Amino acid sequence: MNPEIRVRFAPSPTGYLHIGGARTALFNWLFARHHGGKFVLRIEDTDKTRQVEEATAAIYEGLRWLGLNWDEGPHVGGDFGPYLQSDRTHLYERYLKKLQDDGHIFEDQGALRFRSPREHVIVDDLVCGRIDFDLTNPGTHPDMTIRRPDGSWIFHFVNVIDDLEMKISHVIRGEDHLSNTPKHIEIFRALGARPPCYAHIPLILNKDGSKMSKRDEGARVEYYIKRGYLPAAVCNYLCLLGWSPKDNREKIDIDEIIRIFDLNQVGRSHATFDPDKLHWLNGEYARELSDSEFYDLGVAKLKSSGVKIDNYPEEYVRAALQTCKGKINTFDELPAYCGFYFTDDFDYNPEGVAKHFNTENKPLLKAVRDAFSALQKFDASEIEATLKATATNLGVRVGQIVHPTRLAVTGSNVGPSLYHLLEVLGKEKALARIDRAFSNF
RNA sequence: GGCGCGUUCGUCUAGUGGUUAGGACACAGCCCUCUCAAGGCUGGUGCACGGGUUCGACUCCCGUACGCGCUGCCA
Repeated sequence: MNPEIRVRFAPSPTGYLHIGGARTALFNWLFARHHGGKFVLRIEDTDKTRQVEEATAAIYEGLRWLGLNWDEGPHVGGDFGPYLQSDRTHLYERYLKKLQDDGHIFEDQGALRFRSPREHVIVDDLVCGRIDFDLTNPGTHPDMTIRRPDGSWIFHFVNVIDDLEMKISHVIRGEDHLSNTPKHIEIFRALGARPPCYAHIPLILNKDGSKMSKRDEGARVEYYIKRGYLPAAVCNYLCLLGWSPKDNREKIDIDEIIRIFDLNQVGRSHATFDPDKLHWLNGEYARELSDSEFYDLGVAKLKSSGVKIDNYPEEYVRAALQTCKGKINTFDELPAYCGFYFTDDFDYNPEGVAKHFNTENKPLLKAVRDAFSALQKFDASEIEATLKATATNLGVRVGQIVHPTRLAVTGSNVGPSLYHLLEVLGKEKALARIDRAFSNF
């Protein structure tokens, strides 16, 4: 559609992918995909990091997990590489020379500074609108350093050179860079180049209004990977932070977002990250998973959290997980939810015991046991019919026998459908667990 | 301190001069129901404040407050 559109995500190798960075990457990616342009990944390791590969691994992993594939960058190459700043020093030297020749640079105790033209700089931001920065006062806007005495480069300079060299058409980045933009424009102009278009997107804040920092739980994409979130849900949620389809939709497929996304729907005010809403949205996506997707994800989570499922036939595990589908929002909740399928040695919920394992209920549970033992076919519909008939015979509501039974066979007050869970467990195990429960009355 | 940006329910947001200020999450209640979810219904809470402009301001202008960002030889 428009190959001239080139955007980039330019993280520094910190060892993790920040959720705010992921959102910035996402908006860049959406913009590129919407316009049929290119999404470039560039690592800003201004040569102070040796182990770039290790430190960038989490960034690559996070982006891939979110599905934000880059058209140019590390691993995939491209016509404007290399894509690691530490490999681009020759370029910076060349541009520095040019600036020096034109008298824009002066030395200050060994460091090199860019001499500001001392003018007003207008930033026409695609999100923030037109902003007039007055840079005429050296006292408030000192000349920026672009290279340290040890020869290493400062962000402002290399960032501009790379955007220029890589033919970046739109710089979409966090609002924390808004005040830096006029300085960047000054360098572009000193080089005789036209600056790219800018779009500064609002920051993501914590509950308490502070900037989300790496120390905050949930500030890293890694956290959501580990906790069993679905990438599609996280992406969708991130889109809703600072961007709106303006038609009250919340759950929107990424393809649809690509179709309708544009910078003019991006808001200007900061957004607070709301884990509850993400949790809800993840549940929406989890409920739509196919049976086999749910099974694969469920098995992975059970294994990684130490639930021993290897001793059970695949069909048993499959049936067990099937009873959990639609019930959980994140896979993190799964082990606690269905662990009873995979061990006979579970504790009973104390509140449940107090409420349901009492002398009044004991004969009721006994009746259930007898009714079950008489069953030839131990499937959900038979079990349901039996429980209902038993309740009728005893003159109680079915709930009154369901609760003690559930507690007896799962140890919990909540869980999958009792009828279906009993079918999966099987008659033998169900009877044994009921028998075991009697000693707790 | 200076400069910049922002401010609609607790949170994410719709809204661009006249709306009963809409939706979603969360919360509460009810329905459904074998529990929990899901689903359905109902409810409460919001335009930061003060001046203007206007017949009329959440919407426009100015100021104040508060928040955030930049102000590095961090990115």
